[in-house]
Amino acid sequence: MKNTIHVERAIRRITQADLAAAVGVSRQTINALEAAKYVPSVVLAMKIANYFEKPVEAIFELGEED
Amino acid sequence: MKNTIHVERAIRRITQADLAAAVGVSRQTINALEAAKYVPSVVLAMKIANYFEKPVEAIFELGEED
DNA sequence: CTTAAATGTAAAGTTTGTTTTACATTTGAA
DNA sequence: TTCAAATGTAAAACAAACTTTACATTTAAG
Repeated sequence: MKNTIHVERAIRRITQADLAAAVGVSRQTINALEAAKYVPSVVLAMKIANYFEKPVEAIFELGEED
Repeated sequence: MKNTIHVERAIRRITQADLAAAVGVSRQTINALEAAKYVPSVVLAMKIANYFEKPVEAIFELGEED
């Protein structure tokens, strides 16, 4: 599981804390997601995708591990 | 969080056990998902969406609760 | 250079996803 | 109607998501 949260965030010049607040999780959760430390729930993934106005698949990608 | 797994499965006349095997989870997990007993990980959601050859958003929908 | 904001990280704890086993009920085909 | 396959459900156990607190490091603006 890979994701482009870091990139999307950089494009919009948004802070981890801002995104966290926008989607209703802690800043550490966003930080851990960017570091690919774990896989989010679909709900969180969809909230993040919605926030960036992109489909889930544009931000999250299945890897070999999965 | 709502989903149309039951419908997609009915269309393809696929069994819960078949889908479970195809995406690598237990049959009970599929059953519980159809009953909306819990929210899957994005990985599982994407595997299911891939299996049905549809985008995640076509199968999973955020609800008020989320 | 200094300082504040942003980021990385870590440990402990809570909650929730997922598995396993097991059994009861429904459904559909013979 | 009968029997097997499919589904519903439930409890215990385990794994993984997510929170909170707390601190160290990096980055950027003044």
